[in-house]
Amino acid sequence: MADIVRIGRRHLATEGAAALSLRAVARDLGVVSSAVYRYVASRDELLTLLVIAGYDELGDEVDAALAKVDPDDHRGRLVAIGTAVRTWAVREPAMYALLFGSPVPGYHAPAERTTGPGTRVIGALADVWARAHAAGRLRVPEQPPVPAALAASFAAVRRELGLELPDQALARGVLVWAALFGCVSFEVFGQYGPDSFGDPAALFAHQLQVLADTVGLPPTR
Amino acid sequence: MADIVRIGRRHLATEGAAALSLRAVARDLGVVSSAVYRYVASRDELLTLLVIAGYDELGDEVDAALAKVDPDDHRGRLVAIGTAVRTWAVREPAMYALLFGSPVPGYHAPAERTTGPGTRVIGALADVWARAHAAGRLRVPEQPPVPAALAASFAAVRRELGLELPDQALARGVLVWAALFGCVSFEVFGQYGPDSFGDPAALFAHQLQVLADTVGLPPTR
DNA sequence: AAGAAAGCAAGAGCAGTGCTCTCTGTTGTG
DNA sequence: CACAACAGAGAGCACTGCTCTTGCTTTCTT
Repeated sequence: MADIVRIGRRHLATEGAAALSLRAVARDLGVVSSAVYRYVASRDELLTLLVIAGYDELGDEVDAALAKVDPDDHRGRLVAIGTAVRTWAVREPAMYALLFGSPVPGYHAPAERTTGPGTRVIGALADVWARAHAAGRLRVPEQPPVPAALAASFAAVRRELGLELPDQALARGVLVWAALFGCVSFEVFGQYGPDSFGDPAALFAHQLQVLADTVGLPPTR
Repeated sequence: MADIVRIGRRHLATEGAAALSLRAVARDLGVVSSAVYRYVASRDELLTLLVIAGYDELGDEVDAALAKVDPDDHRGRLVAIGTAVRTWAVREPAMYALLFGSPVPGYHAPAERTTGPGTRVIGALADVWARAHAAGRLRVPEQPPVPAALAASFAAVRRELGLELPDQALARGVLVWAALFGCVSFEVFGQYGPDSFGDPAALFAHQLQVLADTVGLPPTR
C-alpha cells in the first residue's frame, strides 16, 4: 500500500492527476496491473488516498510553520500560514492542483474521509482570528454590511467550528481564506501570464499584508 | 468545424475537460473518428478551440454587463465585472474549470492564440482602475509598502497595458483580480464545503464590496 | 502433521481512448 | 471529360480502467 501511494505521488507530480494510471503504477511496481486492484479498489480510490496524503502533508507544513511563531503574534501567524501554503503549492503543483484546482471529472472525494484533513488550513486560519478577537486585537469593521441572507449560514459555521466571531469578522475571514488560495492558484496555475512577476514570493508577501489588513489584524510593521 | 466545437462544448459541460474525447465527438457527429482529424489536428487543438470560445464568451458577458453601467460609476463597474464572471462561472463550471482551474496535464495553450481573448477580463478591471485614478477617485494607500523587488515587473506591466497607476494601486489591483477569481473558484469548485452558504450570491456580493474597498474605490453605498 | 482457507499475483479479455495509415467515393474545376 | 482536391471509412497500434479465471504460496485450524 505504501509503495503504491508513493509511486502514485511520483506519477501525480510528473504526469498530473488526469494522467494518473493504475497500470503505470503497476509497471513501476514491477507487477501486473490486476495485482494492484487487490489493494486499491479503483483509480478513484487511489486518487482519494493521494488527496488525503496531500491534505495531511499541507496540514503538517502549516502546523510546522505555526510552531515557530508566537501564538499572540496574530499577524505573524497569518503570514506563516499563507507562506507555508504557497511554498508547499509551488513545490507540489500537481498535488495542489488535485486539492484546490478543478475537480477531477467523474471523481467525487468521499467527504467522510477527506473533510477531516481537508479542513486543517481553514481551521488554523479560524484559530488565528478567534485568538485575535479574544485578545481584543481584531478590528471588526462595520462597512460594508453583511447581507441578512447569510446570517443563518454564519450561525451554522460559528456553531460547527465553535467560533466566537461577529458576522463581519467571519465574512472577512472567509474572503481572506478564498483570496489567499486565489493568489496561490493564480501563481501556480500560471494565470498571471508567462513571467509577469519576477519575484512572485515578494508579490505574495505583499498580498498577505493587505489581506491581514482586510481581515482586521492590527499592523505590526 | 462549428459542429465540432459545438458538440465539444456540450461534452465539456457534461463530462469535463479531461474526459473530452474526439471519438465521442465523432460519434455524436455521426461520423467515424478519423474523419474528425481532417478538421482538428488533435485533441489538444480541440481544447484550444474551446479555450478560445470560452474566453470569448466570458469577455462578451463582461462587456455586456459593463454596457449597462455608467462609465464613471467605477465601483459599479467593478461589481458588474465580478458579478458577470461569477454568473457565467456558475452557469458554465466546466468551461470555467478549463480556463481558470488546474492546467490540463500535457496541454499547453498556445499563447499567440489565447492571450488576446484571455486578457479581456483583466483588461476591463484595469480600465476601471485607470478611469477611477484619472478622475482622482482612486484612494491609493501607502501601507503596506510595495516590495522593491516588484518595481521592475510593475513598470513592465504599466508599459504593456499603457496604464497610469502608481505601484500601490497596481499591486492592489493584482490582488483584487486574483482574489475575485479565488472567490469564484472556491464556490464553483466546492471548496467552501457542501452547502456551507445558502446564498452564495449574497456572499459574493459582499466580498465584491470589500474588494472594492481594498483596491481603493470610494464607497457609493 | 495434514488439510482447508485465505492471500496474492498472473494472464486473458472487454470496451474505451488518441492517433496514423491506407483505401474508396464524391465533388469541383480547368 | 479528366484530374485534383476533399471527405469519410476502416483497420490497426499502443494505451487506459476494470473484471474474471487460474494457479501458486502462505497461514491457520483441526
